[in-house]
Amino acid sequence: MATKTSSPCPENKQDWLDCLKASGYRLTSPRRAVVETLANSQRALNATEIYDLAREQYPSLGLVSVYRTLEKLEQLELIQRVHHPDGCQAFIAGFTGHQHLLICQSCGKAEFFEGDNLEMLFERVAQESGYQIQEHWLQFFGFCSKCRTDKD
Amino acid sequence: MATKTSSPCPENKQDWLDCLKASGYRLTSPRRAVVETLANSQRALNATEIYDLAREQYPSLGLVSVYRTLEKLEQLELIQRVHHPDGCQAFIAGFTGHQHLLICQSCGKAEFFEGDNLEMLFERVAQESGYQIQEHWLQFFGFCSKCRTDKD
DNA sequence: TTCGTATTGAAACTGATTTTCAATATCATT
DNA sequence: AATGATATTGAAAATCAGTTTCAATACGAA
Repeated sequence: MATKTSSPCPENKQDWLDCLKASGYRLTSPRRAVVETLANSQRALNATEIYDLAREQYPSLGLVSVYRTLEKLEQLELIQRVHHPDGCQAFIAGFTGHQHLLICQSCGKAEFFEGDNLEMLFERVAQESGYQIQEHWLQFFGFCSKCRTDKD
Repeated sequence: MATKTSSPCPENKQDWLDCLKASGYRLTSPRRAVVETLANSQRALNATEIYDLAREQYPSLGLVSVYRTLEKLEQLELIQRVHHPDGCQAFIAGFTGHQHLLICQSCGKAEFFEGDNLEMLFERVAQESGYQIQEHWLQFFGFCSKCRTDKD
């Protein structure tokens, strides 16, 4: 029942490209630009944000290619959609295994944590509701250490 | 630490109208139609679904009024938005107090449960991440007893 | 019943995402 | 390294959800 937190890994950039290649997709400049941008981000980004950031390095990138690349990365489970009260269009580098998100309400910085222990709750809710529970979402919102300091 | 599950209450229809009235809004046929439709639903509905259902009884209802009524009901916390892998535009009757959703992956039927006990997890994650945790989302997905039976 | 005004539905508009399509770039094969 | 089949591209058009505008209407206090 270890609780561990960790940030999205910038170094998985090459893994993503390998994975795209292995899945039969060609490695192109637009795809590299999107992968680069998302893999380097500490926080979830939506299509337009990725477009704007990536164009700083690769100005001819089209927004359509951002959408198309996101679609493929999501299918390959290299990225995942982040749900948020203000919207659910943003994506962040995915994690293998059973992980939950912890999101800063001020700067958006995201970390993953594991080690929930909800089996007893599953059982009780299943018993009382008659539902067969298959999946769960758990997400924490708060203020990261940097934003807490900045507030003072 | 009681775990209790319960369905959205159809009988709060009148409460919603009273609440709208008390907040200075007029009681109109379009609003009644939207309230009626949502209060009677066991599952979360989006604007278009509400529009289609409500028009069976009140054909002159406009989609714009559905959006406007949803906005007010959400502000008054009579309904809440339901996040789902397939989309986050649906609303369901809200519950007072600290409640979490349990959603059927087959028919969409939703129930609320309470009684999570995540304080220890909060503390551990806060300690290890440095975040000050403010809020959490917990949602279960599964198959309701009816859909489990129907599968056989 | 009257009347001020909140609310309505239709139409126009916005912003996000998808589709279409001709031009281009990738990469397996030579 | 050059070739060529075809996957991928960006731009423009199309679609879709949601919002704004506005003149007509309906609510409800007086």
